[in-house]
Amino acid sequence: MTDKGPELSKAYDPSPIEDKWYAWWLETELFSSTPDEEKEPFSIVIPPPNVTGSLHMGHALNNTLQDITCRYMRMKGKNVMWLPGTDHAGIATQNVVERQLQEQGISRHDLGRDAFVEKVWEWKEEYGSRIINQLKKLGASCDWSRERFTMDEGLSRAVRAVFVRLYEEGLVYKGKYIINWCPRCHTALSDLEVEHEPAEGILYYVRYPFVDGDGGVTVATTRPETILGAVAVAVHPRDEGNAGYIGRQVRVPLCGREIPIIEDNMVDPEFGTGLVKITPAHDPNDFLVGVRHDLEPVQVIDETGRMNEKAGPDFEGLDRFEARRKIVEMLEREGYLVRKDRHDHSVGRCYRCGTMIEPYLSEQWFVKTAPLAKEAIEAVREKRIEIIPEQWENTYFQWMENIRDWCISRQLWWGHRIPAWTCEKCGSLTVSEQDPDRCEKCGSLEINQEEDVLDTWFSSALWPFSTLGWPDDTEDLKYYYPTDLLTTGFDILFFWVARMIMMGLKFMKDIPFRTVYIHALVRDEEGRKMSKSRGNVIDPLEIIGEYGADSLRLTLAALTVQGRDIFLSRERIEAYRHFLNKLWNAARFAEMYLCNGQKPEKPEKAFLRDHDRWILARRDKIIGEVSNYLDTYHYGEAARSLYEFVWGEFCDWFLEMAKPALRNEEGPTRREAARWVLQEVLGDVLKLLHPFIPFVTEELWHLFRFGDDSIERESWPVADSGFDDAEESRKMSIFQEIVRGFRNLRAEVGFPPQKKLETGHLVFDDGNLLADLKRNADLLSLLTKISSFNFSSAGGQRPSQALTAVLPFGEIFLPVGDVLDVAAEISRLQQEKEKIEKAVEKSRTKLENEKFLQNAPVEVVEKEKLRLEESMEKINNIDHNLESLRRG
RNA sequence: GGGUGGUUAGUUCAGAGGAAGAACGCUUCCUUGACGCGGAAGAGGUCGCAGGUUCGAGUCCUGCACCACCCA
Repeated sequence: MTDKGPELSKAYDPSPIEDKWYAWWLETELFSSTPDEEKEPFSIVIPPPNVTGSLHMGHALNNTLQDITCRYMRMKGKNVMWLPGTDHAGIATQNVVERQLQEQGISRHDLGRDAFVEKVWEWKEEYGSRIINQLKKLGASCDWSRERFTMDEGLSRAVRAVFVRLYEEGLVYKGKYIINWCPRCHTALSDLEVEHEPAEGILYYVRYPFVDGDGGVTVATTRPETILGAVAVAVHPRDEGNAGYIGRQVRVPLCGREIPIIEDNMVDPEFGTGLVKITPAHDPNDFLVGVRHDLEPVQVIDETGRMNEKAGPDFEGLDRFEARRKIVEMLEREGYLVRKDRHDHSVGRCYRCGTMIEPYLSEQWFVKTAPLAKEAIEAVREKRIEIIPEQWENTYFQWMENIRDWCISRQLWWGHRIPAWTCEKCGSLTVSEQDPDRCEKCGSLEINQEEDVLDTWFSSALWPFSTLGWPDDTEDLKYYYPTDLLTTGFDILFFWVARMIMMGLKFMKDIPFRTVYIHALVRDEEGRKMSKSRGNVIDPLEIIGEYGADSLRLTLAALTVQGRDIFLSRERIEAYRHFLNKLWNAARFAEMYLCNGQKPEKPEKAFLRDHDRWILARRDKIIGEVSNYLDTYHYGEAARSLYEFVWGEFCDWFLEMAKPALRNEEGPTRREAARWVLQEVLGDVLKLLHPFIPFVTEELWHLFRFGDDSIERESWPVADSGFDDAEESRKMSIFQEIVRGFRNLRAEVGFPPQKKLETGHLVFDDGNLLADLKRNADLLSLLTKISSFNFSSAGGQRPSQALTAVLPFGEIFLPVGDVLDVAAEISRLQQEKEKIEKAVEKSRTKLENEKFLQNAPVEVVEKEKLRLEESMEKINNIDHNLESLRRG
């Protein structure tokens, strides 16, 4: 066995490695899971990405974190089942296919419903697996045999079952209400699907003349086009200035309708003139006023956002914005417009297409959420479901406690068609899981199914159990439900998480998951949301191509801090790529000593040197830390502490100190001991890193033939060296400080680092410490490039013409002969002394403070005393050294 | 209007009662047998502002300012 150059490439290149291992993992069914009563399950359902989607950084982060936990849990011996899939994304998918048809000059109406839906399925078959393949590139360890789609036969059955039962219990109802309408998508949206943004608008003051007598009232509005739909004017009952008008009749400008002035608490007396017009068909608040006062709504805008015939011949057919211009113009001309003020308000936009939302009165289906929310609140309050970070609980409660009914009907063709049939004869509704052939009530065969489909989120809400086979009573459900973890972004806390909790509790009589981990949003380096229109998107696939999936994963994991967004930049990814290169090269180094000859045997303790004991103790500590961090979902801390351990301790110190033994400069016994320690620590490092960077760790695991099976089938490391971290670290840090001290002295005077120096002097009082240092003089020499050392206790002779440094536990001297610039050295020491004197002053003040002595814990006081003592000692030593320098 | 989070080194961020940390960037030196995607040594911070609690406050409390985001 001879030392020979490493066979690995000098720089780490992920591309040939990642595809190879992913294919092998699939081949060896590393990710598959079946119910097994002997093993403890750990189940996760993926937040299903849109089937139209393409992997963005949010997905990359979300799935990296899930994957880390899954792989960690596998190594801990759990039966891990990570269920993947996609959702059918009603509006988005329909839009995509419509756009495609548009290019051929076809509209979906040309095709008809059935043919269009057929087209969408075709599209799904062709492009729907794109994001799934991208997840594989990232390394996601899902059980792909379990992939589900929200429109699958089984899931569709679940949707029907849920709908029918909720309907039967009166928790689903149909009714005519004001909903959010997107005039471009031609569909209703739930409240959550509307995005509010501030807008600069105008407040128009419009005069409504009294029907009887002169004069009139002035009403302020931001939407003059809805004046035509006004059915009343309202004032607050306690608005003293205006209350006198209550009961009088006014005439609506331009259309002449006579309407009453009413009182209602909804009116804000501070807004405008304190008088508002009531348009129940075009404003959600007005709608409620209309219901309270039994006012018949007048609808003047249609589903395309244009004025209809009720708006009158002057306006019929005009787009709502054109109508506004024309109405303002006419109001002005006819003297109704009193004044115009600039007014900032907020407008709602469709979350899919950005079109301004129109409050629209129409027949829709709703879920009565309050009864469902009640239990869902309890579940979180009682900690049956744990939300991490905890702060999100507040947000959850706040929303759930003020929850409004959920509009679930969408005027789309792509989705689960509502299983309700209206009888043409008697008008009654038949709601059924099986397609009925006749009216439930009168038996008529003339029944027509609802045209609308359900909100995509309605099916997503069932995801944790519909994917496991519900409504059938399956083995999977028994074994995997409730799932253990749900990992998602806060942006869908309401859309999805809250609704899954409600549905899970309702239909499974049990929570859908035990823990909800809410992760950050990924933003660009300036903290802006990544978006295509801003052009600040960092494409994860591009990153994977350039730096490898491991780099991306490690970066995202390391930047994950609970409760804070991630600002991502290429520089950060590069930094973690460098870490992979470091690991790779540490492995190249290890390869020279581990990949030839026999595997090393565990040596007797006596053959381990201090740095061996130290790195084993540190390894043990890190195992505990990383496990603890992963158990509590502190991904960032876990990744960063491994980074620090591998680079800052294992590579920077241990490997350097192990070199002589590995090169057989300390004899065969030591060589074997060093090989064993190297193998031991490197093996565990690979295991600990595996969940974060699965590809490179798998590659290295096989390179070292640590095992023939996947590293992921290995068990998670255990801390078993028996060495005490605190004790070993204390000793090591003294050694390190001395090394740094000598290096520092050389650097101070510009002494070239590679140039050997003859002798260094160490003066220490502590006999044990001196013994420790003497034992490691060879390594001290190696790391400081100083040939030999002179050890002595305090009071001994001080070398002349020497650079000096005082350390907390002693002094070091480095004679440099003629190179020494006495004046410069004196001034350096004086500066040093001044610094320490300040510290002494600080310590003294503290220790002279009676209250400090009384109240502070003993350890703190002791520490302070020690600090003072050390500082005084340092000053004393510096004085000695100054004196000897001055003497020459 | 209500709520949540943030404000710490040039930049991006950790740290959550006992002498300020990392990465990137910056300065100087080094083709040392794993690694220049590297090594060594440095410079750089009254921890947003004002009060308070405490022997002691980036750290706890109150108020303010500014920046994000969520819900009305």
